[in-house]
Amino acid sequence: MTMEKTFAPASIESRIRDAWEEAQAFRAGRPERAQAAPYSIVIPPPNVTGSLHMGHALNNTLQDILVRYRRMKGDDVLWQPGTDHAGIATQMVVERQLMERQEPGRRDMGREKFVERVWEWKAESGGKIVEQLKRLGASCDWSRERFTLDEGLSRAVVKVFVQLYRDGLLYKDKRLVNWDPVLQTAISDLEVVQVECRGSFKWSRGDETPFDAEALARVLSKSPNGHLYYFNYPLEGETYDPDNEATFIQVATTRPETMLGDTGVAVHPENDKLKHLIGRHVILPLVGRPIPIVGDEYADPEKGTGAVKITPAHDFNDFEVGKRHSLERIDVLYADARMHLVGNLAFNAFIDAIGERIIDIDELDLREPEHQGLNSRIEEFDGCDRFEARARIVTKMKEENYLAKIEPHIHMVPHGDRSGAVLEPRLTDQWYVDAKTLAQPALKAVRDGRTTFVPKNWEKTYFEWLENIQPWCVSRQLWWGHRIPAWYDADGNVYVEETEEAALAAARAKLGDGVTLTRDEDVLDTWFSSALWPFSTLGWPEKTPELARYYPTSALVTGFDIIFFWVARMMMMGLHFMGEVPFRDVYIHALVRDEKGAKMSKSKGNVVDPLRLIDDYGADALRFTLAAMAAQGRDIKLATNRVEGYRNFATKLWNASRFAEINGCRRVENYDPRANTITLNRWIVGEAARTIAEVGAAIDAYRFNDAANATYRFVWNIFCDWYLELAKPLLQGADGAEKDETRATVAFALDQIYALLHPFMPFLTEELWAIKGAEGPKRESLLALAAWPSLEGLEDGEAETEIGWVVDLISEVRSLRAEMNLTSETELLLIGDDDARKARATRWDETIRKLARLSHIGFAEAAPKSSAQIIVRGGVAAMPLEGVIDLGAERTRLSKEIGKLEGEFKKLDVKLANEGFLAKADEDVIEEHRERRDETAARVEKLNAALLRLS
RNA sequence: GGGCGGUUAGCUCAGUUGGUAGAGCAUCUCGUUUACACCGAGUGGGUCGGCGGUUCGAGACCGUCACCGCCCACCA
Repeated sequence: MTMEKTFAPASIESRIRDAWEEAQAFRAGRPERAQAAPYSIVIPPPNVTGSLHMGHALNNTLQDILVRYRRMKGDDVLWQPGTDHAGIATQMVVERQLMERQEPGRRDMGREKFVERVWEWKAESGGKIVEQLKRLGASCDWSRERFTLDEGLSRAVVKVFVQLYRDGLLYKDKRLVNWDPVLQTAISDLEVVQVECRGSFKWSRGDETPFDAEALARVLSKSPNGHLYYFNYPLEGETYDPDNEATFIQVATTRPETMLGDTGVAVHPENDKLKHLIGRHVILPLVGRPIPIVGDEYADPEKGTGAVKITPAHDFNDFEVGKRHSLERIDVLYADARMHLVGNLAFNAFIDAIGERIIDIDELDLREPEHQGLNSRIEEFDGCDRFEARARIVTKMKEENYLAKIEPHIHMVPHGDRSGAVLEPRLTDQWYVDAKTLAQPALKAVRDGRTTFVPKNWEKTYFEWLENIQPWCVSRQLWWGHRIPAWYDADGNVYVEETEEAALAAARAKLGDGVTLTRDEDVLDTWFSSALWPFSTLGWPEKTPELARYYPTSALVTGFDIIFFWVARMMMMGLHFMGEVPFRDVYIHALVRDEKGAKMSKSKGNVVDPLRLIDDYGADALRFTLAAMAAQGRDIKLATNRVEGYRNFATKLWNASRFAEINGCRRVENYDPRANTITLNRWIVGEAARTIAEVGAAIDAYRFNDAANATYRFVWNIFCDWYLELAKPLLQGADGAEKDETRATVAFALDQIYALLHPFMPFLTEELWAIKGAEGPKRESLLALAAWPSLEGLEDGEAETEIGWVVDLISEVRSLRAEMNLTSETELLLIGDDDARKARATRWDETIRKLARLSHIGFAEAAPKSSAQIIVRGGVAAMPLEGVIDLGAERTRLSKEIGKLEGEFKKLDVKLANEGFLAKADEDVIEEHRERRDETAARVEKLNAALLRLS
């Protein structure tokens, strides 16, 4: 079999993938590993309808490195794959599709039909991401693939919901939630992003400039923007006069449209300027209702005007203030972000009449004449968009003389992370998980070290969040997801059961046979099912053997952006339902950014497609790049020239393998590296031993970049650059025992390299493993299942002394030649060497001459006049230059080097004269300094001697 | 407002208990000696963001300032 001249990843990758699949190489619980230690990782499930992006590529490359490494170490490995139904994201995609194809929308279609439609979409595109992961080389046990909406996982979700409900850790509550008016659903705190907004409109009552209502409307139609609006609220019992401060109280707000729902004004109880007003009322402009001025510490005298309007139904803080003072809660906004006011009965509002008792406003008859009177004044706003309403209300306030000024104002406005819409705090019934209670064991587990974060500093972030955790809103007004297992009877009693039958039975037991139930319309937050992933994928609630064997999992590999969304919640659920942490280690990796460090995003157009890189450079090159750049705690700025560089690395190894083939370096049955007699061969085995230990230790410590770089260095800078070059004379020389040993060693070293590199470059190495397996002893398995190399105890100091000298000598001569601009072959004399050194030089004569381009290597007691001298590992070598080169250049070179060394010497000498250093530094450190100083001195001396001989 | 991270060669970044500042890419010079031009050999280039402190010794530890990035937060 002759190898192609260059390595073409595209032509082998799919073939290798098939080979792995056919051998079921990634199956967990292989019979021959029944006694082996289990090692398990659950994949962060990608969105089932998603596509592989650079973050996935990094995340899964790192997991694959761990998993392949452990598999080679002999562990019984499970890498559990699967996908997530991704409620909101997937539903949005399908809805957009319907719109693009001008088909009926979701609501017209109806729930059943729509959900069916999403399943169709899932069937159509659901296999894509898995296929892409396979292209990357992910060695998951694909036979165990799971989906969060699978029957089994859905059963786990229902079971957990019911159990939490019974444990009192999950409940329904009516409170303010973050409402996404575009998606028409509640979302959790985590799905809220704060966006800085600034406005540009400026007006003041005292100004000359007239109020331009159209300009304001124009500015406000372009969200986002931020202004502070100052309103005068007239005091009850006074005749309002905007020029007389005693007749009103001024408030500032960023959300003027909510003023219709104001039910109070708060001032700080110790605000000397305003506290005398506490207890009085203001007449709410436009609406005309009297509302109280209350004293509350929330009103910061330093902020705004010191008086703050209170809209309990539209602001989280105001909600709390309203509760403290029993203020009404009037909701003026409708779910679709259109204004609906008190006059319209189709709204969602209620009044907290006395203390805790909540009365639904529907119970009040707002058609009473008094209400009608109020409403008629403001119903002109009914049904208009909230931002339009903002402009119109401000304008109206101006017309009625209540507007004092408008200032541009920078502030943070909450937006939905998915829809990008400005959120509305809204009063609704939702299901909440008591996260605070569940968080306590999750905190303790990390504090106790049962789960460890790598890098450690993420633990602080984790603690910070869990310590301040709020109830987790888990219900979503969506259709794609796990429907909440709660049923209601006609009286509104709730039955939380695993099945409808059970709910019905419970209802009948309570109310008799005639009862009918309706199921809760909502589905659960996607992250609810994700939180169960480490045990639901293993078969829970059944007591499966997999659950017993692979839980807790060994490691979790994920990005820092989902520590809260996912990691913390898995910890909570895992500890509550399994009584044990879901994973031992959590490796947190960074973000992949573009070359300039910007976050990759579709809108910026700077997204690098990993599949494109795989097409262009091969999966191995991409994987190696990501691993080599994955230093802990650092974002990865991905430059394609790095990928190119590592593609070259793959080609380099390919060609080294080809060189071996050409030179007949076949693997030999029962080859024993310990039996090597040739120094060079002992040397490369020793270097391999060192590298293997280094790489293993680095992977164990999740130091992927160290592992990758150590491998790279060994393959290219040691094996290719030196070992193969030094071995050439042997390989291309006469047949015999030496040649045989060298050939066998080359083959052996290559096998070590393939194994060492396999976790990083699985395709290339598997292919080379197969090619090399075609001759010589039969391979026992695919490389993926082969043993991780171990050459413990084979480091060879003696060999290093000899080969290291050869390497240094050649390097020094080359350097000297380049500097002297010597193109022709020259002679080299080794000065004053003993017999052993001479013998060594003789042994390597041919090689050194060839690699350093020397015509002859001789020996002399002293360097001849007019020669350049170099110092190699304490010995001196001289290159006669008489008539060859301008001696001035050599003088300059020597002087420069002497200068450098003298500086170094001086520094060391001063340090060694320092009493403190001698007294306090470690003995071996001092010794090392002494050696270095003496060595430097010797070099200086020799170079000075050389300089003298030149003159 | 709180927290975290960053600032090291032209660029992108390593630098694990403090003890001789490194790599890749790019630059420049030389080289087609049959594994590889996706190559080989060599070269230049850094007061490790500023200041102060601890120490015999600081890129690393402490304090402080500056700039950059991210996360969290209810501030009218």
